[in-house]
Amino acid sequence: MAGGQGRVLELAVLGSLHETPLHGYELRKRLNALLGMFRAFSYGSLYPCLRSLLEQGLIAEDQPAPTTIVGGRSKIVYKLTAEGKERLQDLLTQAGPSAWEDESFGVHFAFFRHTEAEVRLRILEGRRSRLEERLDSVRTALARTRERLDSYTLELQRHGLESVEREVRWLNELIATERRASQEPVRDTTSTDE
Amino acid sequence: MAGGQGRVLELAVLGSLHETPLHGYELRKRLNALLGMFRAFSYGSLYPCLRSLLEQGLIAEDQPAPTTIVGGRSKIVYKLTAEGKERLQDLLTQAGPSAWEDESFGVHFAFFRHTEAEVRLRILEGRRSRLEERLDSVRTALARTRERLDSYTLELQRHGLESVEREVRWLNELIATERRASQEPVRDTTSTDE
DNA sequence: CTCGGGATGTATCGGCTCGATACATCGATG
DNA sequence: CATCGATGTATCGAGCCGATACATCCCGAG
Repeated sequence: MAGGQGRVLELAVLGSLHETPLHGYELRKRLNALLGMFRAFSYGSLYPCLRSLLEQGLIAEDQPAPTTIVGGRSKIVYKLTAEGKERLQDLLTQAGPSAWEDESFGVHFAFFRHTEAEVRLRILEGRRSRLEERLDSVRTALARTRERLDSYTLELQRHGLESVEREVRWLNELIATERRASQEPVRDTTSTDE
Repeated sequence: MAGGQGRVLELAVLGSLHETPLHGYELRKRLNALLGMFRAFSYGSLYPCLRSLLEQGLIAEDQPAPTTIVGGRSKIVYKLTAEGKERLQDLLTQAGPSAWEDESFGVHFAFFRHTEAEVRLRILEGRRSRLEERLDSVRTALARTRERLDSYTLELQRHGLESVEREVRWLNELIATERRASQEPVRDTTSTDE
């Protein structure tokens, strides 16, 4: 209940609402357009999350003209409160395991624009070591396997390893870029080469 | 409760036990060595699953010498029953959405050795169209986005698309191989080319 | 003009799964 | 012989998803 541990949604919602106020349906569409390649958010978790955020006072309903509604339900547009912005900044500053696990890394990355350079770097490195850890454990488990594996299992292992190795390479490039950008933020055309 | 829908674990456990009897701890180790690149099974789902399978009579405890235990708990070794083997064959024959979703595809693939060629092909193709569907929806959503995206979001999209495209290519190769194998199971060296 | 289907929109429920945790045994190492 | 890490079984709270229900709006076919 202490909030913020596994709550990827909280960050995703707060981050999206930071750009512009939205209602549930569109919020989900944006989220799935942004992160659809990695995960799919469902209403079953989105609406409870919105309710919880409302209760915590981190978001508020934003209805300019309630008179327009005649009979049924109207759109409920949510916007970030001042406390919500604070909380968002808080979440964006946290660089812990909850930032670089599979489910949450994508969300954190998607809002890197609002994250400090130092935190970005720590999250990228955390993600990388998490993946290398996984590579290690699978590789040693594979090496310890005495019995020969069938070709399908082998192919699955190969593909899995390659995918993860590929992501590590991607992270390496990102980390290198971040380091370059932070070490030489202002670099004139004075030196054309070393 | 009707069982079998989201139950990836059921297939994973039954499939592992088909090779050799195992107890919970080692079962989890094997599973995570086999599929650790894609997902991580936890005790919180493994033990309830084992209990359920026991109640259904699909697995049974296999204790040759209970007298060896003195004080505490002993290892509980599970083995497949005849009904369990039937159920496993059943699960391996099913080629539905439950076979090619993210969480379950890896498990089904890992036991392709015991799966009929036709079912294998349908699962691979189902997985491929699932991924292409996702590519489409993300790409159109991306094209409809009027506002320019920041470089991080863009990079995330690029990496995500590339990863999925890569998996599609992998599936294409596997499907081609399957087709070749099923069309020409016995092919002599009579034709060196076309 | 009207009827129906598809997109828009809010909301909930059952059930699966995970992370954390508790507890107990055993072998090795200091 | 004590303690530490691996082995081993087990549960609980809480998060999250898929399916579903229900209501509105708009647009094109008949």
